Amino acid sequence: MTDNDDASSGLGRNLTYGLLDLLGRQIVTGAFENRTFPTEAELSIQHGVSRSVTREAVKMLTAKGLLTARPRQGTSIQPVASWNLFDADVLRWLLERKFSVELLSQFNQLRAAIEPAAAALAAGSADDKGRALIEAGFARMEAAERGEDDVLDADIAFHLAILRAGGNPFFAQFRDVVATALRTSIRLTNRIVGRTADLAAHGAVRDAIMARDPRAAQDAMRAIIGDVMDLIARHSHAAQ
Amino acid sequence: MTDNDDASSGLGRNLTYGLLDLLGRQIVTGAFENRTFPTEAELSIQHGVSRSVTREAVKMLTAKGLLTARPRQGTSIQPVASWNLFDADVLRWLLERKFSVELLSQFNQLRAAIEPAAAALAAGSADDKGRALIEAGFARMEAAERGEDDVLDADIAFHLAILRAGGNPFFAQFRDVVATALRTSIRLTNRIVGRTADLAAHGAVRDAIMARDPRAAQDAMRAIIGDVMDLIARHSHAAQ
DNA sequence: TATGTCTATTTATATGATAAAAACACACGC
DNA sequence: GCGTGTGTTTTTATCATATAAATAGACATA
Repeated sequence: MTDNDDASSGLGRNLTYGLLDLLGRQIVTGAFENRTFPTEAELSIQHGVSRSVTREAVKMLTAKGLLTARPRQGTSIQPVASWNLFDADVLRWLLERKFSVELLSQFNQLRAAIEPAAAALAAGSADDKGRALIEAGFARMEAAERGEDDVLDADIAFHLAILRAGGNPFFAQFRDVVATALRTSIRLTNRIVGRTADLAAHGAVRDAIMARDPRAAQDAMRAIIGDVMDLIARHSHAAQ
Repeated sequence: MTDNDDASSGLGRNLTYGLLDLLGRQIVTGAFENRTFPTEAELSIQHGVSRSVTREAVKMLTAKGLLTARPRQGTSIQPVASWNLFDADVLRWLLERKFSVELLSQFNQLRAAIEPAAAALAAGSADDKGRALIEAGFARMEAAERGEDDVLDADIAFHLAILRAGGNPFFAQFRDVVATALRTSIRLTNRIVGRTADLAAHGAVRDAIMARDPRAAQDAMRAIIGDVMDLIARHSHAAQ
C-alpha cells in the first residue's frame, strides 16, 4: 500500500515537502491557469496522500503567498503581486518556467539598486568579521582564477559576503535572488566576458571596502552590475 | 469543551492562524531564547488545540523560515538570517518587540537603496496605468494636506504606487517594508517636519516621473529619504 | 577505537468523524 | 417586483487516535 502510494505519487521521501514542491511548480508555471484549484480531497486522491499531507502543503503555500483557502469557496491561487518573490522556493519555481530574459533583466535591476548600496554600507560599517568574510570571498575568486575553485560558487560567495558584511539583515535577505541571478546569468556571461576583467572589477570593490571608501565601493559595484546589464541588453537585442 | 478551549487558548476565530500569530510573535520576541522549542504534543496541550492545528501552524512558520522540524530532534528555531524578513507577518512580529531606532534605521537604509531606483524605473518605463496610479497617490497627498484624507495612508499610497509603477515585481515586493517603515517613522517625523515641505518634496518626485526624467526622479526620492534618515539620526543623537 | 544494534522519542502520515463557514437556491412577506 | 430570511450543500477547519519513519543516544561488540 505504502509502496503503491509512493510509486503513484512520485513525491520524494518526505511527502509533504514533495507535494509542496510539485504544487509550487505547477502554480508558478501556470498549470492551473484556466481552471479552479483542486479541493483538498481531490489533491489527496490525485497524489495518493492523506489529507494531512495535502493540508500542510497547502498551508505552506499559503504562508508563501501563493494560495488562500476559505470554507465553501475552496482554495484559490493568489495574484502574483502577493507571492513572496524573495522566498528561495518561489524563486526556484519561477526559474522552472521558460527562461526569460525579462526575468533576468528584472533580477539585475534589483541588483543594481541593492548591491552598490550594500557595498557602500560594508565599506562604511563592516566589522572585522564582515571584512574577513569579504576577504575570504575574494580569495576564492582568485583561487577560481587559478582553476582551484569553482568560478560560479566563488562569485556567489563574494557577492553574498558583501550583502552580509554591512550588518543590515534586510540586505542579507537578497542572498537567494543574487545567487539565482548569478546562476542564471552565467549562461549568458560564460565565456563572453573575460574572467580577468571580472576579477579586476571585483578587486576594485574589495579594495574600496578595505579602504573604507563607501563612494568608491558603490561605484565599483555599480560598474560590475552595469556590465552584466549591458550583456543582457546586447544578448536580447541579438536574439531578436 | 470547545468553549473552554477557546477561552483558555485566547486564539482568534481561526485557531491555526491564531496559533501562527502567537508563536510567531513569541519566536521573534525571543520568548524561546534559552530553552528548546516545545514539541508538537506540548504545544497542543498548552494551547488547547489539536495536533493538526499545531502542525499546520508550525508548517507555516517553517515556510516563513522561522522553524525547522526533524523527527526525534524536534522543532527548533532557525537563525535570524534565514527568516523571511520581507514577509508581512514577520515584519509585524518584528515590530512587537521593543521599538528600536536601529531597526528603523535599517528599514531606511533599505528604502534609500530601493525607492530612488524604483522612482527612476517608474520615470523611465511606467505605462499609463502606472502613471495614473502615481497621480492618484499624489492627489491623495494633496487631499491630506487639505485635511480631506489621512496623511499617513496617503503617504503610503504614493510610495507604493511608485514601487509598482515601474513594472518590476521585485520592487513591488517592498510594499510591506515601506508601509511598515512609514508607519513606524511617523512617530518621529510627526509634527517635527512641516507637512508642506514634505508635499513639495513628493511633488518633485511626481513631476520628474511625469516628465520621464529618471535622474531627477531618483534625486528627488533620495532627498525625501535622506531627510527621514537625518531626522532619525538627530533623534537617536538627542536620545543619548 | 570503531562499528553495529537496540531503544526511546519525536515528527510524519493516515483515517474517519464532527464543526463551522459561506455560496446558493428558494420560499416568504411586503 | 424586491428585499429578506432560511435551509441546503459544499468545502475547509478541527479533532482524535493509530501507525510509520527517522534519528539521537545508549549500549554492546569486535
